[in-house]
Amino acid sequence: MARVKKKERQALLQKQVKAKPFLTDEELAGILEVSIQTIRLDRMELGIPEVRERIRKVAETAQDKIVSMDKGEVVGELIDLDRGHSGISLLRVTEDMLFARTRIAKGYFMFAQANSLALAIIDAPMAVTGVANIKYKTPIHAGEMLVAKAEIVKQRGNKYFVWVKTRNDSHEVFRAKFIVVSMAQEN
Amino acid sequence: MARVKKKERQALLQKQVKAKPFLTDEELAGILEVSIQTIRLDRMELGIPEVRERIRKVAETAQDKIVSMDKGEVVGELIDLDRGHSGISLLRVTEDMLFARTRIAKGYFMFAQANSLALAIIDAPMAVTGVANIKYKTPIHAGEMLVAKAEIVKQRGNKYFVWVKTRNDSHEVFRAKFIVVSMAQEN
DNA sequence: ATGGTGTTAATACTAGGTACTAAAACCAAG
DNA sequence: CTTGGTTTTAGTACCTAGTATTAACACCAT
Repeated sequence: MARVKKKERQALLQKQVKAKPFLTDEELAGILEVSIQTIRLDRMELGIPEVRERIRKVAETAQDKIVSMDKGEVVGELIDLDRGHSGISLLRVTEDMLFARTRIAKGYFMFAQANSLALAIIDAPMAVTGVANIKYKTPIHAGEMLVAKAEIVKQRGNKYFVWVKTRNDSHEVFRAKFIVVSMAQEN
Repeated sequence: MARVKKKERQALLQKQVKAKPFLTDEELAGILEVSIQTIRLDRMELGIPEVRERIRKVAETAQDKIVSMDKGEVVGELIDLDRGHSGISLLRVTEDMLFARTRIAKGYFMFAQANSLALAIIDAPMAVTGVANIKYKTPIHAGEMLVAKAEIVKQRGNKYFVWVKTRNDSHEVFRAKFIVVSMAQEN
């Protein structure tokens, strides 16, 4: 990497740091062919925090996704979650969810959205679906935005009865009842 | 947090670190009411790396894998198909089908396998799932080979009643009844 | 040659450790 | 009660990847 003017170097620095937040000042100094001190002045001017802060930030946002487990593991986007009671998730229907021939969405995407939402609202570390009753009311097409609302309607022991209703912008298109079993013990 | 015996303390330490990888030795020492040195000895015995390593690891594994269900038309491999009557499909359970935390397969993969098989055996150009009744009997783990057998048990007008039974090598693990609607002119 | 900007160097200090040695504290059996 | 072993704490030197600050040098233009 050839040596360049200050402005250009700072732009490169920002790009590097964004792409690889794990680089230390020393490594960056090597890459940009300037001294460590120059890197530090640049970081100060640009308001870039030190390596350990950068790593920390990446880890924290990563943890958010895992801790609420649910985020990474849910099909659809969780937009509201009242753990133990209810939740709402969004799923935009894209081309790759369709049957090529009929251009109708494959039913298991709606199932997956509803099922993962049902599991997410259960306030228990381990839960599996025991039983599901599904009703598809309308075929779904590409571009539709599916809003699934889930609600725990009953709890008996470790069995949760969850109802999920999914709408597009005009109708209810799908409905599901799940019995979710929480398994208290770790294996 | 009251002071406890070594073994117990080490167990607590492991739990703490797992739950909150960001805690420093000093903070852990405060929580467990022992000295920093004790925490360090414990970490050494248990092979727990220092805070910065732990944070780094969390950040690195943040490489998110997005849940993408198969793009093919059928989830699983169709190995036998008697159109209008029955069919069999295989699905090998892989790592990416599991919940990270519990290492149990996400239920909608079994659903997807069964549902797509049910649609495949209908001898009609366009068919959609109307209703599904699902029962999960056993949690599924990585490496298992799921064999789904589907059979049309009844037909009334444009409605097909399909039963699917899924086994691993030892038990029936899943069972589904679908009502599939073929749409010649409807909708 | 004199400034001004840009760059590098050097020093003191910090957090959160590792690696090691040594001294206490505790508990259990002879 | 004393002796020995485990457990816990203390202390030191050293490490990385910095912050904060001061000083010196390099270069380019007026």
